Amino acid sequence: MNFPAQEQVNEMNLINIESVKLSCKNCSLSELCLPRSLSDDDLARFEEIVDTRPPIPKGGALYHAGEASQALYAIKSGAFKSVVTTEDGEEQIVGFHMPGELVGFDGVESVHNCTVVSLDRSTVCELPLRDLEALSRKVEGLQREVYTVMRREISQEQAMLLLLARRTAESRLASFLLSLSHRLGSRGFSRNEFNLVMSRHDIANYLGLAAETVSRLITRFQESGIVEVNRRRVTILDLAMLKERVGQPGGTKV
Amino acid sequence: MNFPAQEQVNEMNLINIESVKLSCKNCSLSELCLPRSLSDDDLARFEEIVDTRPPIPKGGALYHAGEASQALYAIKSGAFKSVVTTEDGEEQIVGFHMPGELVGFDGVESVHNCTVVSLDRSTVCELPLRDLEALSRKVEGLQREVYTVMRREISQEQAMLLLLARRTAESRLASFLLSLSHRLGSRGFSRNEFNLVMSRHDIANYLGLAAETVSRLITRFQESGIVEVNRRRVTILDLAMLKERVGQPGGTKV
DNA sequence: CGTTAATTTGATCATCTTCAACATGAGTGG
DNA sequence: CCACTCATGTTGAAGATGATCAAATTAACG
Repeated sequence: MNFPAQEQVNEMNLINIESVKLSCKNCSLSELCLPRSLSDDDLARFEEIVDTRPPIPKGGALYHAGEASQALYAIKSGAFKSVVTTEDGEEQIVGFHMPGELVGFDGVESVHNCTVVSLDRSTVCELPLRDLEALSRKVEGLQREVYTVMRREISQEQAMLLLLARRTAESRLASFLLSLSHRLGSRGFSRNEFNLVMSRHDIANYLGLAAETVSRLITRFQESGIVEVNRRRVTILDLAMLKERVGQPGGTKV
Repeated sequence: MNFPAQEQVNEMNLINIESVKLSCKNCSLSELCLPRSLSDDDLARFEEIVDTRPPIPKGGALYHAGEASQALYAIKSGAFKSVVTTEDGEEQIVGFHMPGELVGFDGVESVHNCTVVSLDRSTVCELPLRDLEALSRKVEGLQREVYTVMRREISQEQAMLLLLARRTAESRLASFLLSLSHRLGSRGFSRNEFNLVMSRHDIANYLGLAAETVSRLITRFQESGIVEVNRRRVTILDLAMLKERVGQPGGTKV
C-alpha cells in the first residue's frame, strides 16, 4: 500500500503494527457494512481481506472512470459523489455516498464508468474483489450480502429515475433533503440538523436542475418556514410540510 | 395486476416432459445468458437449476413490486418493461428488456420494487436464486458472471440518469432509438429496421416526456429523413444524422 | 362496419433555464 | 487586522422547451 508523504507519516511512525490492523468487529460501521451477519469466525476471515487506504483529500478521486474495477470501498468518514462523464465533457452526478455506505458497483466488463470524487477529507476501507469473491465462496451469507447491497443500489437508482422523469423541481429538492435526513439519521446523526457536504451546484446537477433553481427553491422553503438554511447548514423545521412538497403541487391525484 | 390462468393451460397439457427439459447448451441465448464461460460439466449443473415457466401473455406480469425476489429470469422471447409505482399510483418505466437479457435484480431486502410486465407473448427461463447461489459457490466463474450483469445494469441506469437529467427531448429519443438498434443488432436482428414493442406512451414515460412530444419528435425525424416510421415499424435511414441528434442541438460545446 | 384505443396535430401555458448582475464568505498576503 | 480576490451563492428578467388541453385521424378488433 502506497502512502503519500504528508501528514500521515507522523501517524505511521507513531502507530505500531498492531493498531494499524483493522478490526471490523470494533468498527462503528459494522452494522452497516458487509459483515453484518457473519459469525466471529467468519468475521476474522473477512478482516483479513480488508485493506486500509490513505485518506482522500477533498476533490481527490477514489477511482476514475475507465480504470479497472478491483475493489469495493466502505466509507468510514467523509463523503463522495459519483460522476458520469460523456465524451463532450458533460458531467452528471449519479449519487452521493455517506459514511457506512459501499461504493464501487458501477462498471461494465470490470471497467468503472464513474469517477468517485471525495467531497471532504474521506477515509475508506478497501475490499479487493478477488479476495471478496474467494471468501464469499466459503462464507455462506457474504455473497448474499453483496447481492443485497447491489440490489438496493439498483432500486435506489430506479427511484432516482422516477424523480428525474416525473417530478417538479420542488419535489426533487424536498425528496433530496428528506433522503439526506433519513440516511444520516439511520447512521446515528441528527435527522433535523445537518451539513450539506456538497455545493449547490452539485445538488442541482444531481437533481437535473440549474443551480439557480435550487437556490430559489431553498429560499422559498425558508420563506415557508419548512427549513432554515445557513450556508451549508440545514435545519428542518417542519418535516410534515417538507414531505408534502414531495407530492406534486396539485395534491395527490386519484 | 391480476394474472388469470387462461391460455397457458392448453400448452401445458400438450407438452411432454422431455421437451420441457431445457438445454442451455443448445439455447440460442447461451452466448448472452449467464453460462457463457462455463465448461460442459458446469453447464450441465447449470441446466439442472433452470426452470421453465409458462409463457406470459401481453400485459401479464413476470413479478410484482412487493413480492419476494426468488429468481432471476432470462428472456427467451418477447419483451418486458420494468415499472416503478409510487403510493399515489404514479408509474415510471425504468427499463425495457429484450430477449437475451436478464431481469430480476431490483429489490430491497429481497422484495421487488418493480413490476415487470410483458409487452408481448413472452417466454423466460427461471433461475432460482437459492440454487444459483449454491451453484456459484462451486462454479468459479458463475458468481463473477452474475456480478458483471448487475454491474452493467447499474451502469445502464446511471447512463439513463444522465439522459433524464441533462438532455433535451430530441436527444433522448435519438438515444433511445440508437440504443434499441444496438441492443437488437447485438442479438442478431437488424440494426436498421425493427419493431417497437412498446407504445408511444411507454416510450414517452420511459424518457420522461409526454406522449405528444414523442409523437412530434418522430414526425420531425421523419421530415428530416433520419428515420421512417410506420406505426411501430422503424427504419433508420441515416444513422449518422441520428447520432448527431444525440448531441445537444447547439453542437458540442467545448 | 362500428366501436374503442392509440396516435397525431394544433394552440396555449407553465416551469425551469439562461444570462446577467450582485452579495457573501473564505482565504491570502501585505 | 484589513483589503483584495476568487469561489460560491443569491436574485431578477426574459426566453425556450416541453406539458397540457382539445380535437382530429388512424388503426385495431370484434
